[in-house]
Amino acid sequence: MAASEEERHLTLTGDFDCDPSPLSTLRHSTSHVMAQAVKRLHPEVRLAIGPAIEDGFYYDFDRSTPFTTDDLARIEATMREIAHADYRFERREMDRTEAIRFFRERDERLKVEILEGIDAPRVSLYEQGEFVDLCRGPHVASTGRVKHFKLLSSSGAYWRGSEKNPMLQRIYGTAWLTAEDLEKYLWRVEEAKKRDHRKLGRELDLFDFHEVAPGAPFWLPSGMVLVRELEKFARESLDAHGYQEISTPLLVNKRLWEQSGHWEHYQDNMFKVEVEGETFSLKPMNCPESTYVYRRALRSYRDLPLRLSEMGRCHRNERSGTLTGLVRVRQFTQDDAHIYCRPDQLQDEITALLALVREWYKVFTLEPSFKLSTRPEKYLGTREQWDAAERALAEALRANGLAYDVNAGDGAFYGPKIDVDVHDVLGRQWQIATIQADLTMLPERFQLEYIDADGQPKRPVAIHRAIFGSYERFIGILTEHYAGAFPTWLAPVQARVLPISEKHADYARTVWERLRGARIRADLDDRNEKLGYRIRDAQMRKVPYMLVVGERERAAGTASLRPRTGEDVGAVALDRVVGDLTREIAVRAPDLTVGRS
RNA sequence: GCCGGGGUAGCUCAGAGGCAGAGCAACUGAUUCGUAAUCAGUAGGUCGCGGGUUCAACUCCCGCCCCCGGCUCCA
Repeated sequence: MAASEEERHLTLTGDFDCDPSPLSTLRHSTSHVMAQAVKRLHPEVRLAIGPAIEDGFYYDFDRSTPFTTDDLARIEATMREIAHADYRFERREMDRTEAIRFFRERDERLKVEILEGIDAPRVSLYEQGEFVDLCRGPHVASTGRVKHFKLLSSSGAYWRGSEKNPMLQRIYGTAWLTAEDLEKYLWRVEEAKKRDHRKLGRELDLFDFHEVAPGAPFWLPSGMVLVRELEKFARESLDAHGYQEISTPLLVNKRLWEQSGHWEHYQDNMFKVEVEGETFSLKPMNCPESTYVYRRALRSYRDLPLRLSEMGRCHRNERSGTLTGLVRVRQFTQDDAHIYCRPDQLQDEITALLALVREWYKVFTLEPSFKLSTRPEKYLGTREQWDAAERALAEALRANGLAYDVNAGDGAFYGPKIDVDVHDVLGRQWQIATIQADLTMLPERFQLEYIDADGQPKRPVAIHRAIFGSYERFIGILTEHYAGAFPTWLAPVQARVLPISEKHADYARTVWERLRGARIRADLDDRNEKLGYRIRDAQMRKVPYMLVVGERERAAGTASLRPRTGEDVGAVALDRVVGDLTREIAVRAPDLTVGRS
């Protein structure tokens, strides 16, 4: 996989500083124009780097005070002047040593530091007007090409991405080839804000956060419906796929973490508890404990694969600044499983797992993308073990007909893995599922064995996997994916009965009871409000079906059906409403189907 | 954890040394309504928490907590 533009700037890999496509080039050039504007307005700032990124660009500046929104407005105005002046982007080459001298004279310390780290004898500079920057290009012809852009925000960012380094001031902006594209992007950002799961979670009464428990949600009745439906879905599927569910303790003596290696490597992220002079910790992962279940009996090669699933509630002490709604929490529940198998079973297990991942995501109309991460520099086990495992994972991906990227060297120290991402409406990429082959960690540290056909003890392979990732994050992503309008099987309220006036309350109640009798999550809105008001309310709560009942409906034994999609389906016989709804829920249909023939 | 911005009624937000505000929601009453907001009235507050300055602090100063945008880290 090609390195991102940001990567290239940070690591100086590749031939260019940005992807030579028109859009990346434009964004890269826009970042130079921004740096030029900043230097004009604030000559004292020193330049760091300014790459193109997804949806835009940024530039980092060394400056003691942060940029304010007023600063951004002035910078943007100056950028427009620079664009109007239409300076040519001129490329110039010089010897590295000469370039070091050049930037040293200008007191551009960070540029000098970059140059000192390069081993190329010659380097290139790009110049537009009075502005010069160390850069490998490419760039647009002149600043006049920079037209459709907007500065978005400023924030702190560490030099070279390491928190050991000083903090710089970063300005983010976006740039597009046409005005329409820019408009569309800004609209998308607005739309994403509307779908923010934190906002929808509050509006739809799904969950709450409170200062007394940062990073841990309070699930409200409506949100708990989502949790329960997802759990039910997962259990049904896992039961059918040969898993056995277990549950292991939350609070565990530190001895276990010393054995698993977490105490050495993960201690800072663990919540510790002193109990009668002994140290315990809330589990940050479920894997070490699942080995106790494995080791409980002497396992035969015939027992494998052993698939142990767990709704594992984990606690990780994430740094305070990183918490974000449901997608980054301190307490979460993984849909975890550990599969213990013989090395020769690895490929089939992974193949089946990938099929399961696709099957699950299809239900939610989520588009996954797959990444295979391979042997890192520091690894446990033998090369032969790794080669065989990587081959098994790659073959499994191929067997499922899946395209995938390779993240070379990005595997865990104990084995290669496949990560699955989805994109949310904000364009953010979330890692959801992970499938990790574990050749050594659990098997070696916990001395796992099975008795093979030849009567000899052998070491099994473990697979760690989660498909939703965590219920919390998954519900956060689903909320934004559906904009709160969950498919009927997930919807906290599936149908709402609306009597036209008090006169129809009795019939409305029988309709309501009929729905509830069929185990449909229905409610009755017989408040003393006009019908329009109550329809608006149900609409904003994103209730899939409204059943409006008045005199006509009572006489005919029907309900007027108004799906939240807004169309008027008209009067539908109650039997049919109940039948269609029950079916729609049972098959976990992605769309609303009731009353349509 | 770091940089910046915030925290005022259930929600969205105004107010910036001198009586705490609005809209929506809630509650009460009237209205009995046919597909996205009926009218009138009532009630609602430790202005995040703690300390300081002042005759007087929501407002100024210090510390802390939490939230938001990034950085770093990550399911």
